[in-house]
Amino acid sequence: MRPTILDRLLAISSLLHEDTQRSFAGTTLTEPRVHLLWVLLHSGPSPQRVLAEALGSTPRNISALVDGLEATGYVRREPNPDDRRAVLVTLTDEASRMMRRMGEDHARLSELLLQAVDPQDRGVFERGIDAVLARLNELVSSEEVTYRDIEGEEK
Amino acid sequence: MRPTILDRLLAISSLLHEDTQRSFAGTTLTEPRVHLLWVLLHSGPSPQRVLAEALGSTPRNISALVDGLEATGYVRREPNPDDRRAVLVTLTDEASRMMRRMGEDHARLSELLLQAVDPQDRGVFERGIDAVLARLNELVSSEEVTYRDIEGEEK
DNA sequence: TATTGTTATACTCTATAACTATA
DNA sequence: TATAGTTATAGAGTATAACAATA
Repeated sequence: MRPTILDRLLAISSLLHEDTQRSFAGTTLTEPRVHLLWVLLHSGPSPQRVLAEALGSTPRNISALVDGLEATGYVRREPNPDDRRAVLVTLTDEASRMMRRMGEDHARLSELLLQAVDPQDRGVFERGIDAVLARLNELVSSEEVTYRDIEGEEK
Repeated sequence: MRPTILDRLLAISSLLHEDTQRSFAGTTLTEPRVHLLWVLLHSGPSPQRVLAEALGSTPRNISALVDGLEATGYVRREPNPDDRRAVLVTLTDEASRMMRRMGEDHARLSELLLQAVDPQDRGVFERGIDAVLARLNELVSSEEVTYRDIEGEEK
């Protein structure tokens, strides 16, 4: 039986995940940490509360991620002149350079993937992706959830 | 600036992940556990070593997942008549039923997503997805890795 | 001697709750 | 009184290494 569209999208997710795992092997970097660095690259120095919202995570969790990134020299916690309770998490110069390189690699990978699609098909293909993404956004934004009635009848 | 193809594929990954997270909230289920149950549904009772290969994980990790699933009644460890070192991890009847329901929900979600694409575009869209998936498979199968030169010059 | 799955140990991500310092 | 970020505590996933039982 042919895999469904969803199966294929999940296979793509899984391969992308595997690729980043392999890229980070042997380093102290992880996906959540790099996600945080990515946000910092684009938003500039930010209080942890803002990062928590950006990552869809809790303030406590951001503390842990920033601890790890600070210990390995990717970020610094600087005082926030506007609010002495808060802190401004700031990329170090080396981390900035690294994230810009990763951004270039990311763009290159995107190009490689798009080039696999027949040039004549690319417009339609991108429209399709956009449509699926928009639909998925609707579904997730609604109260609905895909898997119901799990754990027997108790949910 | 418009998001690239890769950005959109990653957004889809992230939303799919969010959807399952929400589905499993309040239960003892997690993505790795359900992945294991899914493999069992399709492969039948299996030794842990086989599950480790199927999940791309370590035997030790499978022990932990099976422990959790056994404690919550989703699987049993049964003796393997062919090899007394090994064990046959087996779905309980309730878990079987649940996984079949999840399979139906999964198929329904796939349908919903495909329906978001213009009927005239679906053929080309699926071809495009297949092409991207195939390319990504090549890239991940090769020794290449997307993000190079991370952690300064040390990698 | 090799393999299956375990115990031992460790690290990361994540969450909730209680607390401190500041607003 | 409310907010920012911490300490305290806990659970889940993952990994390596050493070990027991079996092949």
